[in-house]
Amino acid sequence: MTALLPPLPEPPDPGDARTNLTLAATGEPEMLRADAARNRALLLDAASRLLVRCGAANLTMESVAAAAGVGKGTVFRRFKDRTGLLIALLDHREALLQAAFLTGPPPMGPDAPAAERLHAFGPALMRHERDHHELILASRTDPLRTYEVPAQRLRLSHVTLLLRQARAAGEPELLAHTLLGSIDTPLVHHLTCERGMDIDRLEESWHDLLNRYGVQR
Amino acid sequence: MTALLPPLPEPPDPGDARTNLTLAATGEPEMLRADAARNRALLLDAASRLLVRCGAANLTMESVAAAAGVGKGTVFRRFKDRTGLLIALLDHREALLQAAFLTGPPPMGPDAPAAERLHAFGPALMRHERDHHELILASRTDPLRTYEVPAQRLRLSHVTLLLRQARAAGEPELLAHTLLGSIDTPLVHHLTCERGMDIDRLEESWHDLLNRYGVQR
DNA sequence: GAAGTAAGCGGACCGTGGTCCGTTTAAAGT
DNA sequence: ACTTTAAACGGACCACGGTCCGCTTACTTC
Repeated sequence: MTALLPPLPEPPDPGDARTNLTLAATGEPEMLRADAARNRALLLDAASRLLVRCGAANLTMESVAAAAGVGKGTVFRRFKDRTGLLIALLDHREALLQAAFLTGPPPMGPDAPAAERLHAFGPALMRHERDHHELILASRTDPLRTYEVPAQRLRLSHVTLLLRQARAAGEPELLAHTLLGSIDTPLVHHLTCERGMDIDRLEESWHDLLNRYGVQR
Repeated sequence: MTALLPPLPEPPDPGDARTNLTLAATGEPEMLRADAARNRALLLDAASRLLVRCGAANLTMESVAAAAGVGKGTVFRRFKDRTGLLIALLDHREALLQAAFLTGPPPMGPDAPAAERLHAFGPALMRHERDHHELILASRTDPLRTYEVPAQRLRLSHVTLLLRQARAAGEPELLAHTLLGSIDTPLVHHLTCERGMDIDRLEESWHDLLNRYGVQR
């Protein structure tokens, strides 16, 4: 195994309350048969290694299967399609971010007032997305699929909840979409890399947007 | 050397809207050889017909080539790739919308005050995108490619210009991105079709967002 | 109108995503 | 232990996107 990034054990562990968070994040822990669970871990590990070696663009399903020592069909059955594999890889790397805003210390964690958490969330998300932008961009093939990604849904409901708690003006869910859209990975990447915009300007705009909806720090 | 291809650099976006607009709108009309121009028209026509008959998902490059009576290579040379073909089809259908906000009557056209044009633009864009959502969604494969699509660039610079004219608060270009993002096709489709949200709520949210940045009708 | 040339053409060819189906195997029942 | 059964496996197979390269053809020049 030798986890590169997260010390988080992958095995499906139903019933444990603490893993319910990851459960919400991963969507379907899906009691797997022993061999299936083992192969799933092997595949994610192999994909991670290939990813750093060859980049997302050269990550083929067959190479992942070969590197994990399983058949090609196994990869597809487990992850449905290439995008599914990339999303699984991403979800796996979100543990840190999720921990930060679900159980971490202020200003992001639950011990800070909602307004403060909101203001802190944007910049943190931008940093996180910058760190994983290659994988994120590669996983955005079907534009509608985004709304089904567990991590995205978690962020959305988190922001929506905070907006409601902070008594933000307007419809919380719509505003949450607007907020998250304003710092969506492709946009941020385009503005910073292609248009040379400073990332501080984007953070500023996040705070500005919150302020205009009555969410003062 | 006969410059055939695109003068796409266009890095800075100075004030001159009109020249950029036509340029951005047409993309690359670019003097083609007679046979090439004829084949381009044949291909777009064939693709259009296949689109209504079989849907975007079943539109294969080979079938388009066959329906137009040309070789497969010709399709790729003209449109670069499948996404390029879809974008070309889309651009072709944007003529009406563009005419409406570039040269049409108030409240969208140039004879209305900027604030009014902005308020009218959102709902009109949403209607347009709903009418062509299948093609739009199918063309969104590469998330960064969106920012290169002529029609998108045109919309962005149009909204940016209007925001500047209307003395909107904040950075015009960033706000333009946020505004357009809040009614982006995939989002609108998700909210209305999957979540059962009423489209009026979305229009309302567009007006609200404008108002909060000081753009009153 | 002949010659020269660069763009255009077509279809064989390749790699990869995705499916299918006969075989294997983990686990639950007896 | 033996049977049963549904899940998992693997790799042959297919379709489609995209490339390549030798041939053709529209324009230019003289």
